[in-house]
Amino acid sequence: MPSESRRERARAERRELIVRTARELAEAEGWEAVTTRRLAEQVDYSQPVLYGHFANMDAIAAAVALQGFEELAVVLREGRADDGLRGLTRAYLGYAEEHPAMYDAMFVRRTELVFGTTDTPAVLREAFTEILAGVTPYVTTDAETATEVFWSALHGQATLNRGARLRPEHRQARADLLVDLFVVPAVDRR
Amino acid sequence: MPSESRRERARAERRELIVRTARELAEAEGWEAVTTRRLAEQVDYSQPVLYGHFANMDAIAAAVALQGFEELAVVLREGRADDGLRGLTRAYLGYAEEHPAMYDAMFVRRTELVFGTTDTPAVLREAFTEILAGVTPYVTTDAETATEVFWSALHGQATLNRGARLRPEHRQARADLLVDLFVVPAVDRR
DNA sequence: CTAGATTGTCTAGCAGTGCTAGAGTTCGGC
DNA sequence: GCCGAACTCTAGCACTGCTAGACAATCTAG
Repeated sequence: MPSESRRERARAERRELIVRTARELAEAEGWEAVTTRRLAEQVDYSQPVLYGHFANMDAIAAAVALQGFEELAVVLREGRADDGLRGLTRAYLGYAEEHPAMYDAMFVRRTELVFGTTDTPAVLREAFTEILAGVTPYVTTDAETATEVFWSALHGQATLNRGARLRPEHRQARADLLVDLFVVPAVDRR
Repeated sequence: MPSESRRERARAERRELIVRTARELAEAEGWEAVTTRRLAEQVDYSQPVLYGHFANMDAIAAAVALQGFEELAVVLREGRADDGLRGLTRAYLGYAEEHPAMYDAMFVRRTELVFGTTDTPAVLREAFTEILAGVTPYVTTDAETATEVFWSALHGQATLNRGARLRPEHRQARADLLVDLFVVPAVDRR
């Protein structure tokens, strides 16, 4: 029956509208500004409509986060293709800086997104796989662990760069040094 | 006048009680459980009393965070005395794991504590100085930047260790590799 | 020892939050 | 045109941080 599929389509569109609007609000004013009331008003529906699509507010943020993982995977791939591990690093930290609200949704806000298990969303693994591919050439054994270390180091810089916790003028130097730790033998480091 | 100082003392004691209770609540049930009502009930005063001591809830969390920085500085010093950069790393990640609520207050929760500027609390610099002392022996130039990189890497591991975002069974291997990156020439790494 | 001013403390309430029950409306199929 | 299902809204609950204004305790001065 066609009416059924039209409804499905309308539902999917509205769901998309909610996610898009939540993202816009978060990127414009931060996640603390994304309340059910403001979001409902913005999409021109009442609050209960949100709950027809998502179990709760966190699920909406998780949907936005999923978009972020897709974008991050793309950005990392491009950065790596352009300039290997150094390009990947630049891409990661660049994305985190340009989209702090997205980065929050993905990594800082407590979320129900599972990471290490088998039912981890595929797109979430993709980003990790990109980092793995970037790190692998420079390690001899246990690339997985090395990748986790490198990613953690990236994540640390991404979060501490915020709020002037690290000297802003040395942002680039920190990124460079991190890459050097993996690609340049210690004896040759400047 | 003695009555004045007694009052001062009573005030200071009550302030201490508030901070201690907030910490206990946070460590037992997480910061989302630390509400003005619960905290007030726990210290057996009404909510407005809290505001006689602190401007808002965040200021209370900041006071707890300050305690955390003191403890972290001590722990880092001991760890470094015991086993250099490796001991310091173990101490840092150990503290973060054993006191997640404290670590949140110090580094994850948005706070008004200033970091990089001149009016940064002394105790906050101490912890950084410890890491600096641990890293310095292994770098030739720009120890400050190297310290920021190392600290960021520690912070990344500390936060991502939570919520099964990194494989729990490789926790130690990640810590070891991070230290190796600084102390062992790349060519000698396993 | 009492009167007055100063402190301290509490009750009650505001404006906001996430979330939901139940009423009301719109719509598709017959 | 009618009925039942799907949908959407209004109104409200229990909570949050925070505060104004009433009340009580305490100290100072005569």
